[in-house]
Amino acid sequence: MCFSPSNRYISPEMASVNPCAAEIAAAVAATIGPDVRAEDLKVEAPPRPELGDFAVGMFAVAKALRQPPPAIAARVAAELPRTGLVTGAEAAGPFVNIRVDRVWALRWLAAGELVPPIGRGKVVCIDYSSPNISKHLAYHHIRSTMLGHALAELHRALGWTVIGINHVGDWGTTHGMLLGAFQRWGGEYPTLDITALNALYVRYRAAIEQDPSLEAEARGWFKRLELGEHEARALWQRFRDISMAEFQEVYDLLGVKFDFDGGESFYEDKMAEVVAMLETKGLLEQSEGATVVRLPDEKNPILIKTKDGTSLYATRDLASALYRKRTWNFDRSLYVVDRGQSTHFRQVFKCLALMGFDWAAQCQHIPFGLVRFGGKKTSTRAGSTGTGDRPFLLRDVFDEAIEQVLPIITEKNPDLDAEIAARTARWVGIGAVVFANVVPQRDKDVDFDWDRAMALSGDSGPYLQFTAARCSGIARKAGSPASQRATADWSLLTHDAEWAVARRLLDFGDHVARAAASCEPHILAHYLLDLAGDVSRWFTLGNDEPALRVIVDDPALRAARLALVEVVRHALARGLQILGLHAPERM
RNA sequence: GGUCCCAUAGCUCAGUUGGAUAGAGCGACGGUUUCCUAAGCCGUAGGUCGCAGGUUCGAUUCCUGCUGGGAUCACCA
Repeated sequence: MCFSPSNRYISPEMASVNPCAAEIAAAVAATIGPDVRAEDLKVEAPPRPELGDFAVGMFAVAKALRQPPPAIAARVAAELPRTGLVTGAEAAGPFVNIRVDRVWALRWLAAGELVPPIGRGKVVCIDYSSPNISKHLAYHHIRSTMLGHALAELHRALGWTVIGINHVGDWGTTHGMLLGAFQRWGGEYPTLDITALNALYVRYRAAIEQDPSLEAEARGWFKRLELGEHEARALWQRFRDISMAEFQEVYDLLGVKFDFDGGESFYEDKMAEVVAMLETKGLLEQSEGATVVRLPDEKNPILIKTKDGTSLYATRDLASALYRKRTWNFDRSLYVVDRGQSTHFRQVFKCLALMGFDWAAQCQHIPFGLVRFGGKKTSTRAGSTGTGDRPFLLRDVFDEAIEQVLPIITEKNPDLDAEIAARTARWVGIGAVVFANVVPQRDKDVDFDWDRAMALSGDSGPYLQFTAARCSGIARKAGSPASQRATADWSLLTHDAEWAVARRLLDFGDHVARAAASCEPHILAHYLLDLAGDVSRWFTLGNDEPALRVIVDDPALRAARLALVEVVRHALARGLQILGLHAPERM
């Protein structure tokens, strides 16, 4: 048995992509006998490191062999060959705790990629951010934007081909209202920016309350838009351009990029075909003037056309799903949209299935909880948060966070170039806000709180960035620009704190794979916090014992430790990048 | 009322197909800077895992019911 950093044990279905875990599973399975496959074994970490490096429970095996788990564990511990990766095994009740050759593990870390390319050859479409035009990016847009971005990067890291889609809300009766509003009051807004557009929209909605006939007028405008009337189209295009330019500035701040930004309007000439397909399949029905499709186990039908004959949200999502399948032939198509639209997506996917598209099963709504305001602590500095007339903008939160961070950066790094200090403040401030939004489970509502959203200490983005910066600082101080990874003598890393870091690093790919599979970026976020904790504990040892510092006199030992620092720095930076944060060199 | 989501330390949250003594952060208290970044590290205190049943060798995890909170229920998106 020869351990090598290849991906020969890796398959998409495997629970673990940790190469050591895979090796151990194979060895344990071979020891138990022919009835057990390596894939059936769950290799995990023991609750405490003193117990061992890896643990395998014998529960599932016990059922198959009809023997009590502790008996099997005892036999495996005794018979498991101490060769290759495995250096020791001990039974602890139903568990077998295994120790591994640290040098082999470290060698793999230095040579291998942290994330195995288990998604190579597969395509995933991810629909995220997707704001409505003529409105600012409000604070709550951060969730779809950054969760979607993280999911895109997670899949990309695993080798998937990712199509990031910004499905902008640029179509529908709403935009008819905007045209109607501009027609009436446009002259009152000399600089037509996004604030003006939003004001026009709000004003029109208010006017509808007084005069319900305006609603019909808005429908009329949208009808003209759909018919391609020149004046309506030109105005609409202008509104769209203004909005997209505004969005782009915020996306640039966040480092978010899309592969396709055709919004709902992109599908206007693609809906007729979908409606025709529904017609051909005999799925269409008239109901209360509207055209609908009845769905199994659904209280309400899905609306295809209004009584005016105009298209609806669902019509466009059917057309876009079909377009995405035809254009990119995805293996997975994700919609990162808030939980309030669960019913809508369930209906759209059911409708696709009803149309006979088996790939409807590849479409998945990735819901997330709402951002709430009005928690008790949001009062003073929050200003108009949530309750006021003024929208609570994403930019406002970023500005506040950056403003808070900048003096800390300049204080701690007095010799730092002003421009770099400003950039670092931007990275750290925005990083704090972004991290606060990806660290909780997707499904949970988050109650906005200034202190929590901008936390700089504890389980926070800046803590991770700080740890990465410490790695950079050590490498900088050591003054060896060339990589140490290839030549390091790993056997010199004998301290448990060093091993704790290495052991944690082995799990990196596992967590990326799990986070992508379950569409839960917080799995990676929490992993990175654990990693940063291990690293910080290791670095702190050097405070009392200079011999444990990375930079020591012995050149071989220093090189080995620097190599581990290099892998850590790489892992932290990669993880942060996936979550949408930058890793500064200094902070 | 129907459907769906949530409930774990004072607060905010983790807890990987059911498995070893349920873990972090914040807040509180106490240590730690002649030490590669103290945005750090260590310690103390803090839990009937909402309630009641069920499944099993074993349930915070799976099932049912209940309580409490949230989302949603056709011509907006």
